[in-house]
Amino acid sequence: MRGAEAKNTRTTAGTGVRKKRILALARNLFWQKGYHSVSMRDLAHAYGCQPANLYNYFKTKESILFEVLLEEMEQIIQPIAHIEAEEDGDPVEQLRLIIFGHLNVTLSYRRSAKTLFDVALGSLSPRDRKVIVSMRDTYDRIIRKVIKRGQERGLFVSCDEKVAGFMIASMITRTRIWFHPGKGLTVAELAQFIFRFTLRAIGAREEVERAVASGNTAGRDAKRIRHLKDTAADSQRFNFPASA
Amino acid sequence: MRGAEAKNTRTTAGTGVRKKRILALARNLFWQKGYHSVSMRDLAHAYGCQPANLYNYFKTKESILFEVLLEEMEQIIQPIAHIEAEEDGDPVEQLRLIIFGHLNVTLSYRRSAKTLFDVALGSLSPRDRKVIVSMRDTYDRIIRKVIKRGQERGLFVSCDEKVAGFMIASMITRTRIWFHPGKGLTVAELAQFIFRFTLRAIGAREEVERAVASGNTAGRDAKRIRHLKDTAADSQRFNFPASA
DNA sequence: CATGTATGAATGATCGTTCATTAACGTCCC
DNA sequence: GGGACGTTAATGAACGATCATTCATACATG
Repeated sequence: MRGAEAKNTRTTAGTGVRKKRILALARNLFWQKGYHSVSMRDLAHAYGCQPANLYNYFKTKESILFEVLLEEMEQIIQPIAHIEAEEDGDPVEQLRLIIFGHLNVTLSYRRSAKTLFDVALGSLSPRDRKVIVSMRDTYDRIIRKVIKRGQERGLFVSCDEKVAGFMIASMITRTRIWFHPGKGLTVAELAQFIFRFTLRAIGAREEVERAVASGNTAGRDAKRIRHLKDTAADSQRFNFPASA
Repeated sequence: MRGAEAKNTRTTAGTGVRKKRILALARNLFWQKGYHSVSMRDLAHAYGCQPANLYNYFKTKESILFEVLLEEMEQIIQPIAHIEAEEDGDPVEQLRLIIFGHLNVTLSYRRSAKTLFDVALGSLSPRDRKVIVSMRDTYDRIIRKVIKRGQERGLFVSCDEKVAGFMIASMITRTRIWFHPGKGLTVAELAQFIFRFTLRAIGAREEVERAVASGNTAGRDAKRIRHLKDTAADSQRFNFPASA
């Protein structure tokens, strides 16, 4: 730790280049083959060294997983963290920001993919898992707040915003399974699809929807529609132990 | 194989009770801890025998996984297999059948859950994987056909039915991650939520939606609404290599 | 010399799987 | 009716492979 800078100037470049390169390789391998199916030998071979050398950079295999997941969650949360406190923002635009950002992080740099997140969470130490889960909770909190604000302004249909948030995150998360770049929609097109799909699902009026699609955000002051009550699902008693 | 009946009459009951019990235990363990995290010793301990005994019932560990996944896919597909050939059915009702059935299978008999399906598919032999994937493709084909029929009749908004099908399956599949029975919505309530969420998302008119919610299926002949064009996503050039 | 980087060998654990063996039981023949 | 026989069910020990990890050591460089 102490002489990290000195070491790196001496060889190639800035601070921790080697560690970052290993981390990038681990990220790709984990997403491709799953955490348990990637051995330290695999990772060492990808980096071009013996397994023992990896322990000069990481304490355990689990700590590598932790850093990979942490990096991912930061990329998702950082661009939308400001939304939670912005009470006066446009919910439709905020939703667009969340969906596009989340999908971009989800589908960038990856070819095939496993659902690393769900499975590997159990491999983390309780301490590390707490960190990741709390970041996921932050994401859930933000998207729910946006939905609720839209409902309160009559922009969206009234329904359980927790479950609705799960639905949105689920659609985005699972693109990892079926989406292949270059074979159909682009990532941007897919994001647009999910965005409009979601807007309709939460009952945004068609006028708002089309206005937003054409870049016009002035549809905010259009007349309200009558609320549709979800007979079964608008009970607020739903608890959320884990999410997407 | 030959004296299977003879053996079972001799001991406890019908054909293959022991194998079925092991299979049920394996299913629960796999979904709880993930395929790779369940050892043959774990399974043997749950059943109450030595690991070697399991090889009297299954050739390999992978064949157990295969039978578990096969059973699950059959439960999902069998109740909706007739839909594909029924050209004159009501798309809204068919969609309801698909969603309710799929969610019920997904959430029945399970407490906590991993995304076994995605991760474990790669552990199957190419031969076995082909079987499971082809069943998943059947599911995708059915749901897409229903969506497309609804669009052609003007019941649903015009959009890419393949991507829409992925969205629906994604929402259902991922309930495994966050849903906990007894802590909020019931499974039936959640199914109703997803059903209505989906109907709105694919642009089913509010009248149809409410008619269906109240059990009235006569809304089929109501007047059509103008189609909304998905500017980005209605291109039919999307390919589908894998799905939910 | 000290520190970062890397090696190769070794460790203990766990994994799926095989093998030889044994007990229990139904069937069939005498 | 009572052994011989074959199948099922189960055992305990063992095998080879792989796993994450450790350790002593070596080289290069500031």
